[in-house]
Amino acid sequence: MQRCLMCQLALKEWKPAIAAHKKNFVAKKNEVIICEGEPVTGIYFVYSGNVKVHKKWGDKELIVRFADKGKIFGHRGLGTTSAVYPISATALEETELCFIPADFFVSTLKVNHELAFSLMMFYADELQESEKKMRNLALMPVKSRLAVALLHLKAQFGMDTTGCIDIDLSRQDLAAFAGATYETVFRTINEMVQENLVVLSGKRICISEETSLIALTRE
Amino acid sequence: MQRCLMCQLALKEWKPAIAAHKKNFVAKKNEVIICEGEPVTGIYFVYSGNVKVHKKWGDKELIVRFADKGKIFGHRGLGTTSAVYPISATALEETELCFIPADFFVSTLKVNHELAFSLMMFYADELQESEKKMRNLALMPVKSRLAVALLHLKAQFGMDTTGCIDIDLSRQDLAAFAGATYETVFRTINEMVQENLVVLSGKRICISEETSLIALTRE
DNA sequence: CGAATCGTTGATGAGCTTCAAAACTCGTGG
DNA sequence: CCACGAGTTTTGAAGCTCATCAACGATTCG
Repeated sequence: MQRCLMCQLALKEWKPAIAAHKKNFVAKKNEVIICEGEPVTGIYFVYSGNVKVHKKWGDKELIVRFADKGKIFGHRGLGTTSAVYPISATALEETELCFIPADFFVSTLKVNHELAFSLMMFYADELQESEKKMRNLALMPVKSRLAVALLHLKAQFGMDTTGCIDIDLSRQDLAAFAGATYETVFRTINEMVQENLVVLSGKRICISEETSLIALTRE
Repeated sequence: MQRCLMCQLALKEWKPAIAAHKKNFVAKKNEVIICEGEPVTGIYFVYSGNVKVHKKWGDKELIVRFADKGKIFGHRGLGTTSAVYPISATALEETELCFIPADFFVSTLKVNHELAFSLMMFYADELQESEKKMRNLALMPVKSRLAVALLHLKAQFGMDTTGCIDIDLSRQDLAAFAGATYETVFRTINEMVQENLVVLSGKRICISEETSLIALTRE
């Protein structure tokens, strides 16, 4: 898995150096780890659990992505433009984290070129993802965006034993991830159930007609 | 200017090495330099002129950003995920370009750590921009997005002697940049003229009440 | 001087948000 | 164990923003 920078961190010889600076801790469910606009202090690694990375405008919210096991967040603060976090991060469940101070992380990057290169590739991938989502938000109807969201969730979190997407996400959060309102998402999912594209199992969602769902995301 | 990687390229000792691989050329107005979905061949630097970087969905188009003097494009193809360009690039005016093959550029990055680090920071900044725009597209009304677009254009291209934003952009392209339709942008600009936020001078746009325009982009 | 592209404007309605209000879940404490 | 309230899900209705369509004037360009 290319995006697992954790692995890099764990394997490198400078691991002992990190030990002196890193700080492990656990975030409870719904705990706010980063708040948009706060000064940047460092970067976070996720050992286990799940964190939503989101942005606000007024009282509306957009979930940019989810950071689960092996992912990092807070890394956008590293650029040259700003000294404040451009995003908020909130734990969706109990989450084990590792915090690394920004200055130490940056100086490490300057020494460990392999890590820096990996991080660069990681950024390149994220940028591509981000711009694709930009296009989706601007050009796609809600139904297609929802299809993209569901396929993305399935790819990231996999399926449980019943074939459902293995994540417990409130409809509120699903809506914020798809970039639509609560009610619209609700109705659109109902539509999808009518059309046998998905099946509901309690609150979980099972993709039954992946091909048709993918078709929604094309043209 | 942090984003001017060109400067880096020009100043480094490996410049002679580049000379053997790079290829300078000129793109005419409206010439398509990269087409979405084509296999990645390399990265482009802009010496002069202006290029729109855009994505399509069906017959709709979204302009992701503009690459003028000192900017690069085609760099998103470098990530690990894909071997095809995720964007199209089209010259908006006569543009002087420099092309560098991907394999050579990547191997250069592995040797020149300073450049790699700069590029990483560049990516970090772009990612932040991109996610902000994502939020804008998802949550803002058209009028606010248009305000953001105009302020962005002013920041990137500056003003001419009459105080207008120094770029000749068709309303079509302005609409594609703001993520709205032609007609809506037209009407919204009229609205802004009524409210004395902007003034039209021929086809160019002059921001007269920057503070009020910025206010539109908040909350 | 056509032909094509771009700018301007009005009418229409689909898609989506917003508001409002039940029905349902679930944890808390009496 | 049940009552309570807070949060979430479900549903209906109203309306607004914005895209779409259509038509015409203006401008560019070979």
